[in-house]
Amino acid sequence: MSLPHALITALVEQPSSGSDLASRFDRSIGYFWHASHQQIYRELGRLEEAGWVESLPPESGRGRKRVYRVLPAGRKELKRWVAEQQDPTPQRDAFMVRLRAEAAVGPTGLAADIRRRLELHKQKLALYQAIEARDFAGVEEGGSRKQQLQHLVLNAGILQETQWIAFSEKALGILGETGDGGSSQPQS
Amino acid sequence: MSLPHALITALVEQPSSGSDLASRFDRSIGYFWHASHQQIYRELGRLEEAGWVESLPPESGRGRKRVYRVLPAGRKELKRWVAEQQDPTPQRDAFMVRLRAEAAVGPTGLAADIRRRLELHKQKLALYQAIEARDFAGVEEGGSRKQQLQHLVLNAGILQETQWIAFSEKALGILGETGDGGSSQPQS
DNA sequence: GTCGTCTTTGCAACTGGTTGCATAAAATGG
DNA sequence: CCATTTTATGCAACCAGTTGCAAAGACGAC
Repeated sequence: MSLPHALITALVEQPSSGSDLASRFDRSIGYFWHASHQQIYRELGRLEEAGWVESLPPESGRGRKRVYRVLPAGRKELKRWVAEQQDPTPQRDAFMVRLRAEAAVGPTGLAADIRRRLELHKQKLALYQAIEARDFAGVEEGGSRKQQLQHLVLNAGILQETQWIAFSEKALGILGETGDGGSSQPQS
Repeated sequence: MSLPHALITALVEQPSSGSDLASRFDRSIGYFWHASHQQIYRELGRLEEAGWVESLPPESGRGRKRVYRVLPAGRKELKRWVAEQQDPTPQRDAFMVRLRAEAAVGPTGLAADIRRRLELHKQKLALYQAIEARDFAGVEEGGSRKQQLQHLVLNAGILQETQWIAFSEKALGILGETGDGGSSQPQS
């Protein structure tokens, strides 16, 4: 379970309100750990109760920004968690299940959805590459430890999307051959 | 949500009892969709109630194998689900969060755990490669549509583990440089 | 200024997955 | 053949994440 620590990380980088975090989670951190705004608000409450963050409460109730910042105890907890022994999460990839199912009971109309997803992955790849160009332009191997780690994480995303694209195209090749996808003309 | 369809797929390939499925999910299908035995038993009950599978009930209560097989309605549902439009699942990768946290509050003792995980990934890669050698020895590009799809899925696993290994090693390189990991001697 | 709309916060109900335990039949072994 | 262990099934309680909705303040239009 990583949401609390993802939030603390985001708050270390920049103290924020719940809604700020929610929009930041739609970018950067959220590319690797998605969270809805309800999750964020609930978790911020828990973090505050645990004494890991504090909020500068605006007087009175709702509708008003409540900015959170990390306390020393929170920073310490984050360091503890980072170094902790954690197993790789067990895989759960619905797309692979679909391919196995297609192998078992196909052919089906799978190819159409693969083409659609292929476009989504291409878009995401382009987005990551734009971020790379913007934030890590001349850096290459040179930057600080911090920069290198951030670049590494972004590169993992780029590599992953690249693989999805290659994988989808390969799948389309196999599915197309037996006439289900129907996009490529039969070889003459 | 893919568990029911993963189960139907497994049962199409081979009618089984709950415990059979549980052990099969520790191999093959489970490499891409993990499920505990409790999940499996609960879900089998739902599938039967939905009329997608039937069981040959052994007389009397517990402790006895109850073999399930897929009904035509279940097969039809599986085909429908395979072709259905499904978005890629939002990412949730605790390891990337850890690296970002390390970038924010590091250095920590992260490197030790990366080394441990590196070994796990190497083991899994070796396992996948053994399966490939056993099941897809001389096949290459030749096999049936079904074989090609199964090989493709396995190859995705191989590629993913390969990437984890490369990624872990790169991370160790960055972490080691600033003296936290301490495994590599400083360049003279 | 007050009426609608947007933003920010939040509750409640639900679903999928996890953990710990329980119970009955079958296998094992003196 | 009785005791012990293992296998197969299952319940209950819990936790993380999702979905739908609501209420309070901010903001802009007139």
